Amino acid sequence: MKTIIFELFGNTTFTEAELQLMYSSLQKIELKKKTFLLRAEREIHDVYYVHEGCLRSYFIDAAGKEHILQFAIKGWWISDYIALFGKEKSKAVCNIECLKDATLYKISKKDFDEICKKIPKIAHVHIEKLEYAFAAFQKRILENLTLSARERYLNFITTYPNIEQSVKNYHIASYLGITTESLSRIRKEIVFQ
Amino acid sequence: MKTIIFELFGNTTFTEAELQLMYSSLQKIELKKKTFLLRAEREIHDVYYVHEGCLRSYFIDAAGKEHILQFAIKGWWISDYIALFGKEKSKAVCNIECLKDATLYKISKKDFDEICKKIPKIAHVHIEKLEYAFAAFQKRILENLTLSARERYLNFITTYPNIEQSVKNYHIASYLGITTESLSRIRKEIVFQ
DNA sequence: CGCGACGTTGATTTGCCTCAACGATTGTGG
DNA sequence: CCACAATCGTTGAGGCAAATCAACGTCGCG
Repeated sequence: MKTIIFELFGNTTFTEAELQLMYSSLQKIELKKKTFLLRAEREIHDVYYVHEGCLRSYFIDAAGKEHILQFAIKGWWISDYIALFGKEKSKAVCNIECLKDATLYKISKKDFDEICKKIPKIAHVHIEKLEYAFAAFQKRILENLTLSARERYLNFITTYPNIEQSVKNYHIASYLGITTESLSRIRKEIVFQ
Repeated sequence: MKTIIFELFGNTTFTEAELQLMYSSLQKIELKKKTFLLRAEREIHDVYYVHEGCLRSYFIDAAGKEHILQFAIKGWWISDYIALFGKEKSKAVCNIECLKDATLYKISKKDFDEICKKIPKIAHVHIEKLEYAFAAFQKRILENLTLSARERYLNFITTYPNIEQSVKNYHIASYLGITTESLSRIRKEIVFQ
């Protein structure tokens, strides 16, 4: 029990009661490749911690094209944050699919909020993580504005080598906002320097 | 004193000591149009609340082009969040310029963290705001991936009518990641439906 | 009034997309 | 374990949205 709590919430000292509170809010989930954790239009109340495996969250636009918002591998949290953290929405706008057999821990946002209120330490860890994500998002927006497709690809494979190995090229293309054909040509160029 | 605290941190009940702690961390700043609050490469430790006026934060890329990350009008907070919230950086990567004479309240991140630790209510308000920003960022990333320049412009002027009035067209173009010429053509098209 | 800042328009270029076809690789059932 | 199909990645031709480059009108301010 302690090991998984430490993995999710950081390795600090908690009281027995605190450990119990956190542990009782968690639910372990085993997920097979190609199955869905979430589909657009469904109700969404939970966030998921990835203990093992790989998932993607993506949006399907009006033209039916998929756009990957986020990958998640060991140590990451995933959900439809647009629906969960946005105001006045409880219906998911994204889909979440398993790309590699996964072990997850699910916790409802409601329970998580409770935990933040009852255990200040967790609230401060959460703030730290949100602030770091805040910076990362601004960086990603900036990169999308300033960099060419080629530069964004190089950036991606150096920043997320662990993800690159576990996903298909067309997923990377979708994350970068380009077509598989363009990515293929970019990769060809890079090989020849 | 109370009115400004309520404006910044929400209208809830605080003890005298809490009010005093918050108030003593704030510093009022008056800023003239075209002056800079921050320049890239400088040390950055603070966040700024906009009580009045309008500012922009922007990044200058390798080619010397400016890219606006954020506007801020009354009620918004602004800083170089990439440097302030990112890991291991204390030098700013962005510039912040005043676009309309402004009244700001400055608080150091260090003091803000202190306040979060000492006043749980503030920590939870902060979490709420960060989570909302999280959702908004994912939305912006998605929009940049899925929408055409024209759609993004229409989106911008309907979502931020207050900002649209107070900034130049070339600033909007820079925020949207397009050239002033393209924006001009888009605007012309829209007038003729 | 005159200058600089801002916005517009035109001609041309370009990076990436679309559509189509075809190899390469992976997976699966017999 | 092979055969075949599906999935994935590559290549080519042509098109388009937006960028670039250049010139010019207009507005506001010192």
